[in-house]
Amino acid sequence: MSNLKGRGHCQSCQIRHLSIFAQLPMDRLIEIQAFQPSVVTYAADETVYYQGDASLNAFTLRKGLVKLIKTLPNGRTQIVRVLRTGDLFGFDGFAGESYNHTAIPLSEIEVCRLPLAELTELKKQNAEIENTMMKRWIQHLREAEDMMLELGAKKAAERLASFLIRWCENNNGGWVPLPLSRAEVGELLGLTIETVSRFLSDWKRQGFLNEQRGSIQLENVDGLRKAVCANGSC
Amino acid sequence: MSNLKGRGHCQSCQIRHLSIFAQLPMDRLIEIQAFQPSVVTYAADETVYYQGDASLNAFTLRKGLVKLIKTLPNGRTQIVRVLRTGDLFGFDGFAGESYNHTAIPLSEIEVCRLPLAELTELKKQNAEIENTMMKRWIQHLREAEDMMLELGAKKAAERLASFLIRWCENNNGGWVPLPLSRAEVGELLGLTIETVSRFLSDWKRQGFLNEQRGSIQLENVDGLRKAVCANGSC
DNA sequence: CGGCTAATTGAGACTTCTCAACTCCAGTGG
DNA sequence: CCACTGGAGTTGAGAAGTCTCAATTAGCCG
Repeated sequence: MSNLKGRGHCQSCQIRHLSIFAQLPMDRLIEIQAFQPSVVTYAADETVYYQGDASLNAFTLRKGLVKLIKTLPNGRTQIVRVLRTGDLFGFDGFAGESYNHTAIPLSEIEVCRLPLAELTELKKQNAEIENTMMKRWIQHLREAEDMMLELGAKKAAERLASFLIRWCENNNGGWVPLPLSRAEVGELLGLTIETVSRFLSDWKRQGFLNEQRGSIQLENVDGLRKAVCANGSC
Repeated sequence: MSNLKGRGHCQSCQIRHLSIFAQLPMDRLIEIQAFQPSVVTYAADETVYYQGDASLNAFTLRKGLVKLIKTLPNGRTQIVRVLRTGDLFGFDGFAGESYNHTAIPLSEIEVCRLPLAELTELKKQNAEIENTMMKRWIQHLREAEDMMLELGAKKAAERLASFLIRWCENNNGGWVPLPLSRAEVGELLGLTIETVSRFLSDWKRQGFLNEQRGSIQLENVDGLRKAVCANGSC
């Protein structure tokens, strides 16, 4: 089961600069000392919440990665987002809605559990929080639009290549952890395990990338791009 | 060219109940009288703004329909959203970003042009506006997630059927305007013109739906669902 | 080492796209 | 009023892409 690690203290929080409280000046931070959200850990594959659950808490991811998924009655699954440290999720309750997706850790994670009722108050009293959240929603929306373009307008190889390139950007040619199974990459890109595997194998054979134990290295991004996205498709 | 129709007066606005000012009490509305956004008309296919343009204005759609599209360098296009009366769009500037998509009318439209600088002020001073906008962003995000599931996890027929069913819901078996060409339906669902046309023709022949001059009638939703979504896939 | 799961690979089926021809319809101009 | 025209939609045939099923291999943990 999930495990309550204790109460969080925003003032001393290591990842506050990544959180929705990043812009909050120190004096406000001291004032809201009373707000001590729970820090909770979840094991890999231990669901944080299910689609349809009442959205009473939002979460900030402190450690690890989380996938947000939606599932069709017939079992087909789509990953709608992969969360990283500092990301806020589970805020559907702000719109009076229940969770629209299921949140599942990709590894052991640590989150900060923020009761929406309290967060609403804080947000009301601190324009910086409100503002930071707004910017994030807009960014998420933009990313979602980008993803629709990926899913709707690109072929398998293009989707996979541009996903890898995005995943590895800012790591010029180095090794990057990719803690997603073939199945999960497929669920993210709307492809089957086999299709993902085939292209990755091809590209490894062609020397575009290397892989070992959950890490990946893009050795020749330009080559990959030229081979896959001939017409500027990714 | 687009045509400035005059200044809008929120107090007397016919569609205010659908806008982000819907929750604003009348006395606040009187106070913000100075805010008189421009009402502008655009002809069909006359672009409101382009992806990449600086986002200085947001818009509220007053009349007509708008499509938001993203285009790949090779010309393939994805419609990321179809807007209806009352919808707010073009707010990327709130996050310090330029427009992430191109906004094109599907027919002659009328919009209310809201300078972001002024809207920011109003929002700051009126929690109701802030709140309404927040709810809408969250709703948009939810719809975007739903769309990712459509695009990533469903087959052509399933996407098309569930699109039609959604488009026609709340119009039990009646005629519903569908001002989208086959190409546009395709761009929305990630399909080609021909694929869209084939399924629609099939379904017309099977008596699931009728069509004439830009309107559609779902005659047998259950039949359609049973034929297409056998395993609960839409 | 054995046993399990994930990943790979192949073959064939199925879906969707591409290209091309044709039809239908609305609008135009004679 | 009607023939013409151009665009949108339809339909067919074949190609390409992706999936499905099945067999095999690789990698990890006990």
